[in-house]
Amino acid sequence: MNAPSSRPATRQRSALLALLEELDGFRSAQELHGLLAERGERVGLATVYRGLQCLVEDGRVDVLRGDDGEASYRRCSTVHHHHLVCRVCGRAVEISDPPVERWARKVAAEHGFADVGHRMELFGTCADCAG
Amino acid sequence: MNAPSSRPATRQRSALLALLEELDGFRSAQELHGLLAERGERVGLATVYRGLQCLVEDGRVDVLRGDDGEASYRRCSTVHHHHLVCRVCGRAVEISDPPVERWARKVAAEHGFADVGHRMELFGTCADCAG
DNA sequence: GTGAACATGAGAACCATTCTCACATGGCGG
DNA sequence: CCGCCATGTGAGAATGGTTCTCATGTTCAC
Repeated sequence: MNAPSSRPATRQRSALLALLEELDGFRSAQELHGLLAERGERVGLATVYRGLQCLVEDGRVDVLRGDDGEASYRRCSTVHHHHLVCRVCGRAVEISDPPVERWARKVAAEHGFADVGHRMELFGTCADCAG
Repeated sequence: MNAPSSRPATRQRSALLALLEELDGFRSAQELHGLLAERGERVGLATVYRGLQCLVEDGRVDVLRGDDGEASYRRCSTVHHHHLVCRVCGRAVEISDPPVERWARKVAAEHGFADVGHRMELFGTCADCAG
């Protein structure tokens, strides 16, 4: 129940996934690359990007674009959800909201839009970072 | 009621703002630069970026980050709102949703987050582009 | 074990955006 | 109306995240 991907399991991919499993916040590709290096896992930056791409395609990792355009990644459940993210440490809580989903479809229909999708994130300062 | 900015009104800035007033969709800085060139307004790309920055700071223009990280801009009202954006042509409708605002604050509080903000956009295919 | 298919990594390439700096311009004081 | 100077402008260089290239190393099915 853990590998819907048909790609070879290499040392690098395992290390990346293991790292992501341990983190509960969004991290940039460069941060992840640095963290892997810190624990002695030598993985090329390009490989980190490729691994993340695959995980995102498989729906096992979520991407978030910061205001500066830099992408951050986080291991996530595969069901539809949104995030409540700490602006300071990147920690995130998954949240779901059926009412918003319904509302989104209704509003879009009212304006003649089809194929409706949506994106939503909440930002704040988590309890630890506020202290 | 049209110029809360204290910056000099130059030919370039006027042209940029005039262009934005005529468009009803999100456009990238490069696209705007190209559109200005098409109408014979020679404005440097750097100037377009600077002008957009000022307008964003003044709250007169909204920014949207595409999945590829490229920023798009659109003339908008200054009150808080969200967007329903056409994936094909970039046309956007401003929408507001008080229930979501309230819900966001509640969810954040439940998880111990302070200073709550949120971001939300709806995407779809507008009637014209669906035809 | 072998080979074809695929992953890796170092560095180059890309590209949106920002910076630099010499020059032009606008708007105010006289 | 004139000149000064703070500020805007533009061409091109620099930046920085991300992707591409390609020679080499690994994986997995048979």
